[in-house]
Amino acid sequence: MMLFTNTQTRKKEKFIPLDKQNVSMYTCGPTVYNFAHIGNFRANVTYDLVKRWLKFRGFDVKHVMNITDVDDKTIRDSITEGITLKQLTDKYTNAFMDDCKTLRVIAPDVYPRATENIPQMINLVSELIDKGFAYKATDNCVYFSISKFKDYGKLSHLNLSELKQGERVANDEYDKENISDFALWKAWSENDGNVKWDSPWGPGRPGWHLECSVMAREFLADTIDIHMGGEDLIFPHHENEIAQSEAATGKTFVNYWIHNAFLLVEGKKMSKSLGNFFTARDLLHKGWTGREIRFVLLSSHYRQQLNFTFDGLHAARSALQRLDDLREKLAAASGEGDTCAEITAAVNSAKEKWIASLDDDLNMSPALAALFDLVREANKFIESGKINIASAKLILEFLDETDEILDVKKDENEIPEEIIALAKERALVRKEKNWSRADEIRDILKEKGYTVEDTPEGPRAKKL
RNA sequence: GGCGGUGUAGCCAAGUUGGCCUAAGGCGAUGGUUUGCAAAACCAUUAUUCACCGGUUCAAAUCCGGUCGCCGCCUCCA
Repeated sequence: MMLFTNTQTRKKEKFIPLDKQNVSMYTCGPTVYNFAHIGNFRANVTYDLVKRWLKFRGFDVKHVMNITDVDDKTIRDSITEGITLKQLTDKYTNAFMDDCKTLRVIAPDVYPRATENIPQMINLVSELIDKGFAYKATDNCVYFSISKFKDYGKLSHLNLSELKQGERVANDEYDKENISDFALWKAWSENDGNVKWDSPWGPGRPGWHLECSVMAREFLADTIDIHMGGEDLIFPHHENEIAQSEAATGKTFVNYWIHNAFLLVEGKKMSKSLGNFFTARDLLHKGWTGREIRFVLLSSHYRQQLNFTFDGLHAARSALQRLDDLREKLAAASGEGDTCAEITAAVNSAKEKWIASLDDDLNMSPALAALFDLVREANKFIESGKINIASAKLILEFLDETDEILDVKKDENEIPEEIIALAKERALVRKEKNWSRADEIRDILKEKGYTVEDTPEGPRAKKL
């Protein structure tokens, strides 16, 4: 039985999909006007975690994630850079997908772009006008009238009459009937350059909230199982999605709303002025690897604010190193025979705790505790000579099982011939007890970025 | 002001429907075993205590009351 915390009820709920086998999942994707930052990737890694766990538990998941490729910022930057909107958004869409690959995030099944679904968006706006939920204002924009939708606020639990209104909103949008009405269709203005589509209400472009309602309906269904996003999207974005979708269909839009908490960097909200703003690329350039970043993002609970630090990255590096080392030792195990009962019991107990923890709203800390408890025990078994091929295989299978979720296994690191040759030479001179030459070779290897460990099975070169 | 989260060891972080908590796990640190020296690994130590004050109880990190701190949303934002 799986539990998820549903933002709408604010409770952990048993997960029961509409269909026994197939789960529909929609996640809010990036606005592609720049490289995505590490906070964006926390969200994406969380989506990935949920999806992987659902799959591990036997569900088939259809995952849709939109690409917002038209909004104020994309238009503004394409004009500034003197390129077309499409040139700009293609560039950053590709960059985003590359970064996802680096962080080992499984790509969604469908990646619809907003600009490729304009007709469907126009249809939804028409439908909302016909049903009396939307109106065209004197500024030629179409707004959703929240006073017509009685459930408005049910997700964020905000009472609109108590909202402290931002001054900017009050000044800008004086054509709306109600200050909190939001745009479904934005009329073209000079700032938009040549970015516009024809519509029954004149040239313009869709509002941001609209695209998710349309794409979820278009590529999944009127009612979907899971919708995810960062907690900052709860209001107004997700609230508005509910209003649009449910006003149009008369059906529940989403059964389980799952939101990940914000990410801080070195204790502060990321901002360029504080110098703590990092894209995934920035971290890669500093020498961190995708799996290390992924592990940091994954290793604390998704609903808990995460403080991203370089200490944390170091800790991740060491922890992963430990997993790598255990794998290598297990792979080198020898000895025939069956697995011993003690090892079987340890593996089973770890597996049980692993599954129970992740089933409980993806509680990663105790799940990792189970994994690392087993690592320690496995090392003890190796140390005491209790390991044979069969039991090593049993442990490795469990490690692989956890890696279906974590996906932090080391890349096959092809050690260059040169390094292997040096390591072999060192093994030879060590037999001759030529320690000075052995140390010299170790220094040479270190300069080339490798370290060598002397194990009973022979030397082992590792990339530093 | 409204809504929500949070405060556990040097750092990160579970536990918060009260008692297997004499408080998981990771990183770091110190000592030991091992090693030609290392590395890795193992062993031991590293919170008499869970922001603070008071209360309930046979029993509280966990419940109740109060105080203080930090963070997010209410405006584009993962």
